[in-house]
Amino acid sequence: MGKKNVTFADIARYTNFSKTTISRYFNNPDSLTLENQEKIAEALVALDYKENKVARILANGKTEFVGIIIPNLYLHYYSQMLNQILSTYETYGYKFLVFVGNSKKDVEKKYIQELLAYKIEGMIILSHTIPSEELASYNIPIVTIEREDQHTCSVNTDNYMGAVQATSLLCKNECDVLIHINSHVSPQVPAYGRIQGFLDICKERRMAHELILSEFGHSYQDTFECIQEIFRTLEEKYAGKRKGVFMANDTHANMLLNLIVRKYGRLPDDYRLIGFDDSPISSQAIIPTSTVGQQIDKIAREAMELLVMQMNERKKRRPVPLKEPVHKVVTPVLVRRETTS
Amino acid sequence: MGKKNVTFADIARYTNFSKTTISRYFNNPDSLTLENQEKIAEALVALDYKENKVARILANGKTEFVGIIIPNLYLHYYSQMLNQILSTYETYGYKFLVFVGNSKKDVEKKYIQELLAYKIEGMIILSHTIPSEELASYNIPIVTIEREDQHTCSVNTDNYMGAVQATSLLCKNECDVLIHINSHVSPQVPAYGRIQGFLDICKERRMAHELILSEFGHSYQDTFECIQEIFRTLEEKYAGKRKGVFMANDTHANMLLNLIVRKYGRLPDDYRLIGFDDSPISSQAIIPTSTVGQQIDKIAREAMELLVMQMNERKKRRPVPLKEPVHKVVTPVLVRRETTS
DNA sequence: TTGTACGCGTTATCAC
DNA sequence: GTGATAACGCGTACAA
Repeated sequence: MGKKNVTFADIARYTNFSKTTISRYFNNPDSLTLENQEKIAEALVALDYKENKVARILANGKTEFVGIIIPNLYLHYYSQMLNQILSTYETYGYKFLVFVGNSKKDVEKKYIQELLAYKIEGMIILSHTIPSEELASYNIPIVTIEREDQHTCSVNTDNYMGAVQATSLLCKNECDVLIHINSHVSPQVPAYGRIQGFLDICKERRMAHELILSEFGHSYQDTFECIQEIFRTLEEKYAGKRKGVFMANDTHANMLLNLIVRKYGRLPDDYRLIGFDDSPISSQAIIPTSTVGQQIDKIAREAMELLVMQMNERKKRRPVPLKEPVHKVVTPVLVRRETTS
Repeated sequence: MGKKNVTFADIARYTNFSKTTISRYFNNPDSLTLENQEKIAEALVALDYKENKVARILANGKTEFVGIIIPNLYLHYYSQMLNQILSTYETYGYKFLVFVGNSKKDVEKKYIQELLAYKIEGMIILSHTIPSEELASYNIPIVTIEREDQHTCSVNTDNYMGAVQATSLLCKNECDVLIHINSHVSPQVPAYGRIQGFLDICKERRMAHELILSEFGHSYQDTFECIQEIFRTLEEKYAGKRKGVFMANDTHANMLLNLIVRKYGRLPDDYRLIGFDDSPISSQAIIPTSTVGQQIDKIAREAMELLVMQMNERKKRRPVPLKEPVHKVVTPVLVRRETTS
């Protein structure tokens, strides 16, 4: 406000060049003589010029904006993913407009409209509410992460391999029975691989096993009570046997661990435990807990790479859209801690 | 690309109105007859118009962008704060450009330049690297959260009151000695109140007490070893006495709790423990831990309110800048769990 | 209630 | 190597 912004016109007047030359100073400085570059550089500081990228967007159409729709920032997994995505600014220079969807479909669609109004060049979708088919219909570069992805490019953790690693580790621990506790995930979403991987390895190794699928509710308390109930069942049903338990995530693993330790004062030898995600709780637990770590940094980088590729393609005079969505997969890493041997 | 965007000009041509009327349809629809509103509405769908807010920015100067510089998203406190700030979109409509500073001053200054180039209307700063005096010199609406804030508007937790509540609770628990463990925080930053509050209450109640200030290092392992060392000291020095320990944050509290429980199989009666932040770890700990909860939602709302106030003032014909920075304070709430009685 | 004409700050095109 | 001019899409006095 007050004093208006210094513009190329002002600099042009001050230096006796044209606006075009000033523009060139920024976008193609080599096309000016060194002498003239100097002159303009001086004028810039003299007039205290501040660049205006909004005007540039209007003129050349490149916003360098990427939209992000993320379900929440409460789960460490999501905040870490956001963190890693944001850090790619250093590599690609794209700025991020972030919306937290809270799993409300109509709200998320509204956010997408807003993003489109700002002429974002692409979108990264972590929320699950909008089907990939609908996402694809927006007809702008999109990458989804760890969700249903039939019609969009995506980057996912190899959940199946993660489960295979976890289950194999439990096998090596000479358990009498293997147990996987999860919720009713759809076969459409990548996380389903955790169940499939568990089952396949159990069958392959001919291990006694049980798959427990349950609704955990939405509050911490609900979930805790649910796991408490499961714990009771396990204690009864498999008393005296060594139980190898593969939990769907570290939060659940920690709840079970706490129940065990509060009952026995320690982790008895007839329990082996492994979680999923390598979230902070797994290392901060009363007994540092084995887990399957997602390579969040790598996933984020791959996602941006995939997105940038699409966005660059679009800028060509004759863009060739992808025939088929590209799906990338990142292998998780087994993190062995004290709840397995 | 391909087919160019539909603009007001196209709609005007299609409806036989002028561009101005189309513009008014969006910004002041009541000034059109209902009939004409209908006509334009139909044209919008017929032509599949998509609004372009970038052009609007250039025309009216209002970006509705707010910049955020946050130190990291690793700590739950920060990701939660970001979450709450982002949710104010529903109230104020401001979009957020988010940068993670990672405590690198020059990097953060670069981010701020980028934000300014996009003509953000204001900034929320959570990072600590840039002195408030320097921030103020950017001469744009700013609110800082929980950091040195001499020259900027700010919202902070009442750390002093939090410490008072925590320390008082330990007093009521009939402890023989009170201990506060913290790092060497500068008296400039709000968190210093935790130390001051502890000391004041101890003196007021004439309680035996000890203040332990230590460097905790930057890795989880370093911190853990540090707390392990402190634990050993406490065990020796105050053997047989009931120790009321007020930790600087929940992560540290959890480490100490784990050390105690791993040694004794439970929390012995001669320990009382309270943390700070009400982060997930405090409720997920082996023994749900008492803590002082920051009202993150409230802080975020107050911050945006303060920022919006400044941004609105700027839009007036004759803006009256604040004489003095406004500092708001949000009282934390005591969360009593099982590590205190 | 509606239209005209110009401005916002930059880039792109073409000419010199 | 440099300049004039027309976009980019919308808002806003001012006029009618």
